[in-house]
Amino acid sequence: MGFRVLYPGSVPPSVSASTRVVSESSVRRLSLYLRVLEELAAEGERAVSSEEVAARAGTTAAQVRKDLSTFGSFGKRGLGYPTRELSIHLRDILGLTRSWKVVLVGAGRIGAALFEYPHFRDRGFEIVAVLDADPGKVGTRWGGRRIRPVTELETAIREEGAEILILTVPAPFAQEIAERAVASGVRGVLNFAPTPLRLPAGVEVNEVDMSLELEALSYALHSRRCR
Amino acid sequence: MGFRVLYPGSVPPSVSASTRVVSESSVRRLSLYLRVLEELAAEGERAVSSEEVAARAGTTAAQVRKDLSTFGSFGKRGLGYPTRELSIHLRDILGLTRSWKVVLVGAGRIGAALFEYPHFRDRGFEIVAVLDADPGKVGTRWGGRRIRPVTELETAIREEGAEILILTVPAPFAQEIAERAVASGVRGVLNFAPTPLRLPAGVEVNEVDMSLELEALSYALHSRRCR
DNA sequence: AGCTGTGAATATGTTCACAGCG
DNA sequence: CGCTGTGAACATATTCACAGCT
Repeated sequence: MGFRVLYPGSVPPSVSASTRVVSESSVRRLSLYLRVLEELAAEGERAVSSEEVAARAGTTAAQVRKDLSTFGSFGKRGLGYPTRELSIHLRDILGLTRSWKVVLVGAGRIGAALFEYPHFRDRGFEIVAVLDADPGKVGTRWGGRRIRPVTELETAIREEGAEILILTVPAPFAQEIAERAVASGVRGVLNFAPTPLRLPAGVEVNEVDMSLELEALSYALHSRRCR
Repeated sequence: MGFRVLYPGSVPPSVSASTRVVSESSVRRLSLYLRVLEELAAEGERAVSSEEVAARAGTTAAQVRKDLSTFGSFGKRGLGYPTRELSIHLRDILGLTRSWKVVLVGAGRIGAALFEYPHFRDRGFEIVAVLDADPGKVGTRWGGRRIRPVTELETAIREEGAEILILTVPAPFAQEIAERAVASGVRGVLNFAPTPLRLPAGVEVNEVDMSLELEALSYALHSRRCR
């Protein structure tokens, strides 16, 4: 299933307010392109070809052009894409010009790793509350932020106006917490619990399932015994 | 791109030693089905329909049957699939009947979280060495396992016969370490560094890019402002 | 009657190839 | 002349729908 899109600011191609479907894989590639462009900008490149972006992002030039063309015409024929300008467009498209308030539930090891993950803050994701069910953890501090009891989930979300939930709790608790969060205003969930969430349509859920990734590796290595 | 497959043990449909392409998403779903089946087995269910599996795995009954049918006929018409038996088949297909030796490079927070992640060990992934470049970390112990200097990467992989690398180092170091690991015998990489790896064909790489996931959320929420 | 296994139909995603602008 | 932007061709993945066991 893909995302619905309202063309962002610049150059809405012909049909105004039209919605087109953009695949999730395309969106992920756009994030990658953004990273690549920032790298290139840092290296002082003022313009860049789809070829070059593709090489760094691990895809093809045609794919890069297709992905970008969904949102407008950002390049100049014969010249390529203006590095800095295109990153701005991409940030815009991805909704990274604003900051996002995030509530983190689950103050275990994974939660701790994510709390400290520098790339989140760099991109405007601000963890405004950390909650846990374990009374032994509640009240302790992570970098000056007090861990709150998960009973305060609704309060915390409303107080802070958080729209994103990061879930790093054991699988059996994930569904219930996600439902409560959504009822309190959360519209997007990044789920690290190894279980799929069933949430109302309109709530965006991304699963990050590390066991699944390892098992996919296992499958690949196992089935290739032959070659 | 999909995985090549040598039909595992049971019921190789007609063409023997034939290779068929199985999509990555299908493999991931198989992992999910396995989890679901184990859950159902624990609840005492002896047989289960594709419908039931689908509901718990968040997909459709047709999808479940298609995914399974790639590897054989495990069900009985009118009855469904035998719960325990099918899990065994799935473990077999996914290569989870053996254990896998894993080297972890990067003893930061993410590395620590993964080191402790119980589901890895449960599935037969054994972390046989932890390495880091930081002299301050080298020599300290994680649960009785000494953190080794990353200079010992080649030695560690060969000594232990590790085939899988989990990479949790900063992006600029990822490519070089991955290359060295592959040169020393690693065939599969689970990459948490936020940069795509370019490795020789035949080496399986799975990227887990948490920023990308959050940015995809951001995109979805941002573009839906309209609704 | 119930539920699987699977071709055929559909939908989605990627690559090709080239017209057209800078 | 180079490189983008894009329809058209191709490839892949999902869903449908039903024949065929149990």
